[in-house]
Amino acid sequence: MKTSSEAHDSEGPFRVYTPATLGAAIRHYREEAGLSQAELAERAGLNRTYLSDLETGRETEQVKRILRVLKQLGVRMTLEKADW
Amino acid sequence: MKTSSEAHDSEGPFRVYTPATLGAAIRHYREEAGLSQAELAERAGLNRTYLSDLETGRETEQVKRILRVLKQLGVRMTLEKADW
DNA sequence: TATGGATGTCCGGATATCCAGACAACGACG
DNA sequence: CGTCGTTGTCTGGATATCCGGACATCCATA
Repeated sequence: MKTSSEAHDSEGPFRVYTPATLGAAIRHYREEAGLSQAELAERAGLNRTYLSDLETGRETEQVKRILRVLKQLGVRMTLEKADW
Repeated sequence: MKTSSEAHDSEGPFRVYTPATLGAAIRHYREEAGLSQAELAERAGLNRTYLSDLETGRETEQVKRILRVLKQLGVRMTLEKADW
């Protein structure tokens, strides 16, 4: 399968509807990058507990508010690898 | 210019790097939808003051944290019309 | 078995956020 | 000019959030 390049399963762009889908996408890309929560938290300058909550979708009101606005406007949020 | 379809200036997808770019995108789509801040706030179930702050990029830590995570992972966030 | 890395989850408190309500400035339009 | 609609901004105060630190669990693997 895919004779060309490497083993880039890439898993396509992620559509974000909810805190849970946001978390899932972040987790996917973190694992793809081979980082632990602790490492990523360190690099992004935040707490590992927060990151864990974020990935499991426990993230809350803030994000929901913004997603609600986007939904009302019929706008979709997409996350994808910025493959430079 | 653009002989083809209508007056769909559409303005392409928005890349979100910062609270300010997020706000600009939201404002763009709100105006495109012909809604006032008050109307959109009402529909999304939130305060107009908050929406104003959001659009002017005064939105803060929460969003910045998440954008920091995405940056570390080399992931980009895009907003675009879900043209159904 | 035991040791270590990774993750989920609980607690408590400092801190940031969001809301309501109000006001000023601006433009359009009668 | 006067009025209305829209938006930016301020002030409190109630509330949600994030953090550090700790503990249990699960999975490798020595």
